[in-house]
Amino acid sequence: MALNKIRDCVNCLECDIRSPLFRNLTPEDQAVLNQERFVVKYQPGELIYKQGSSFTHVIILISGLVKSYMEGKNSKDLILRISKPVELIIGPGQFVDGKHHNSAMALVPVEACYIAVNNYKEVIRRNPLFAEDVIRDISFRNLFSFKRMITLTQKQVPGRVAEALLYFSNDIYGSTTFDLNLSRQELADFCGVTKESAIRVLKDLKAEGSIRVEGNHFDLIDPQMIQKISELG
Amino acid sequence: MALNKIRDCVNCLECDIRSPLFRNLTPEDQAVLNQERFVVKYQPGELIYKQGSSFTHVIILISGLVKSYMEGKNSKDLILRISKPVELIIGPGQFVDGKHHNSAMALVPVEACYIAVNNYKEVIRRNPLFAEDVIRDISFRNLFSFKRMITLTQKQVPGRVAEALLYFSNDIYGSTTFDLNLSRQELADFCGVTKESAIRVLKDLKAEGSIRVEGNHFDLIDPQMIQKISELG
DNA sequence: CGCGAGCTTGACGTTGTTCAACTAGAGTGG
DNA sequence: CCACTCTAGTTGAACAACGTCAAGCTCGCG
Repeated sequence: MALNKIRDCVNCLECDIRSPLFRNLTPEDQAVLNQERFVVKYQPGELIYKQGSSFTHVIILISGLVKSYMEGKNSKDLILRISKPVELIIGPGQFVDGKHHNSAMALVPVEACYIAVNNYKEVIRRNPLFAEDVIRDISFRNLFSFKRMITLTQKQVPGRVAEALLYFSNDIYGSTTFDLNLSRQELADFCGVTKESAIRVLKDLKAEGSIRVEGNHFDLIDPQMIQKISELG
Repeated sequence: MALNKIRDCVNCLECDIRSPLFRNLTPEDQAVLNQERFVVKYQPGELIYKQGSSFTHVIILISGLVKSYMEGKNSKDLILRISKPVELIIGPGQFVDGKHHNSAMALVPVEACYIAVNNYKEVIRRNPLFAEDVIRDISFRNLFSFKRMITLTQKQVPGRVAEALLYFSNDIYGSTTFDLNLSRQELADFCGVTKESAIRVLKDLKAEGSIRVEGNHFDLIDPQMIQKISELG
């Protein structure tokens, strides 16, 4: 485990990489969050927290990429979300039963900021505007999940893979060319299919000239075609 | 449209069917919610709100059953949740973009209490404990969605139908015998399969003696067997 | 140079959807 | 009161989509 705490990080008051989630915090609120706050670094493949463990800290991704996933039947994973900075990388367990209901793993070198749940909760109580922002943030994730449910239940494999590629291109890497930090298995876990099926779709997209793939380097040559495949399902 | 407003309903202060969500409200909070509050009755099959429409009221189910669903590709629906009293029957749109991202329909005669979103938001700002309860409530739904995502992506049809039957038995009707207020199509929409597939599973369960079905009357004779099928996927 | 993990491909079997036909029951109009 | 129609439910047959299994490949690393 990579528990390299960095306590000499800038404190919240001076923090310039703050999430919009924290826009409405007063200096006093920030001081509360800053108590016991610390930063941890993770290497690729390292587990940040594990499904079933207790929910002790609210974790904010400062740099790197993280996959949030649930472990399902026969230890098949479903990747719920890929997170990039600056974003909360916690699930819904905090106010439910104080446990994590998913796991989180670093995909690349990661820095994460840890805030004690009690301090977080205290600020929610102190600052109604922040509470509202928290609700908004949770609602966004919820909506994202709903959309994914439709995709995963109603699109077939080519549509799901195409959608995933667009997601990485548009939302994660912000470019039509990118080095995917996921293995083929993880790409498949994101789409809810087997890795063989995912690979076959990539092969087909390659054959028809919509994408170029070499190892983990992707180049979406014809995004509109991919969009079309994604929409047709 | 069944807009039978019942303004002579008891006001919030005297309301005895209150959701635990509202346990921390002060009399002042209740007075705020009670402004412009009204109750609407719906008949089975009537639409309560529609995906894409604007989010003007927070709606609380007082009596009856409601299905919340999303309209997907080729107008195939996915039923996200069946709600029973007393429960909020709104989706995540309120704080995101002020629109509904799902639809809600009465399955049986329904009474629903309408609270203006602005009043609701005001109480969230006034009362941090309520804000926390709202976050908890949303988190619960979110967790429910996550679990369903696993089911819908990793279980095959018999497992999904079995799980649905257990859900109706345990969570909705509270009995191993019940009259299902869903059509076969709706049962299928809940499981994310075609109605033909759902029917075939019911047929098999019937043949092996796990359930008895006559029209919409269900009798789970061997719940443990159904549980087993649900778990095996 | 050889080993191993992740990737790729093909062949095959299963699952579930699609399509079409048929049935039963409720509602409608003559 | 009886056709007629329309909808929901049911069943069977054919087909397509995916997953499974097994074999071979590639590439990085010891």
